Amino acid sequence: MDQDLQRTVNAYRRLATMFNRAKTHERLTEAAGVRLDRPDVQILVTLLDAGEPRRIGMIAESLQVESPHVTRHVASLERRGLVQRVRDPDDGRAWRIALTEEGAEAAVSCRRVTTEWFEGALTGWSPADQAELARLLDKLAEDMFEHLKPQLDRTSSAK
Amino acid sequence: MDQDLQRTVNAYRRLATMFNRAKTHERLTEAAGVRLDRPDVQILVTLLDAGEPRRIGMIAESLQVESPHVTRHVASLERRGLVQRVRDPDDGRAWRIALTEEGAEAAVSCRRVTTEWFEGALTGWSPADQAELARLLDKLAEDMFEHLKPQLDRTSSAK
DNA sequence: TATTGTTATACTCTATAACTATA
DNA sequence: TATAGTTATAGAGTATAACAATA
Repeated sequence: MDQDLQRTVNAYRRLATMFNRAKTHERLTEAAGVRLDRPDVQILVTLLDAGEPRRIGMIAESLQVESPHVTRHVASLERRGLVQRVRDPDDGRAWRIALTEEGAEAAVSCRRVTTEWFEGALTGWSPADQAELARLLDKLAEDMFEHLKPQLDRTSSAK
Repeated sequence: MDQDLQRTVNAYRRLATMFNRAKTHERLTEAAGVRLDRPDVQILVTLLDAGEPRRIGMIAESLQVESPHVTRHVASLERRGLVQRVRDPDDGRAWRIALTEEGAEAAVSCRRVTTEWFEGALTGWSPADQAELARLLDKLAEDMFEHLKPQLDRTSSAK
């Protein structure tokens, strides 16, 4: 069959297996010096990447989970002072979730640890290969999203 | 900072988010024509990739989960006739888990769907880029494993 | 005594359904 | 009436602890 294709799929699977481990998440939070569960980290990093306050629904869409899940974790993060909620001035039903200073610090730490893991793995790679990886993985994510999109839409609209 | 590095990390995160969705798994099993939960699929495909019967412990290690988890799912797969257990001739404590014909068919279907998704996303890519992606992703998986390994060992031995 | 696996249990993650409030 | 979010509940996924059996 297609050798390259099979190699790509297998490589992806191996990466996913490594990163999905509970132990890996423990390692991440330990290195980052935070006590956060996985959804907490995802939410904080999403807000950090966005660079501005986000609504619950937008966060859920980014993470591709249902909104009650986000509601619960945001409530917990709020109690711990890592995010704060502000009424959306344009829509009284909606809130914006904003990182507090402490929340932003935690998010930065977590994001940095992940980045450092990749950096560590890529040590010794030629700059050309590093650039190629970035280009191709970015393209793959983009094209995979487009390819899977019709399916995603179909399941959503089937609700 | 390092533009390429950040792009790589973000692209990986987007891919992981897509594939971790429950809906994506539903789509996979529907397309494959099987009724299997996620761990079931992982176990069957692992056995298929291995090409020969495997012990519970080896499966757990491949998937990087704890063995009771594998025990439970293998028991269920066995009841459904997708795998069968054979005493390991070399070690009376151990079993080998083998795919039945039906189990192998299910595994092939599931693996094919995933492969087709990648194939679909890569449609329109030049053969050179496809080969480069395979080479670089494979190398990334390998190097990431080596990089994270000391940490993995540390947590394992800390048991 | 060390290793392989199982049973029992509990926790984490996430979905669905029913509801509230604002538009 | 449609939309944004919450509350309540349940189910999947996986870990830990205690145990059994064989080496």
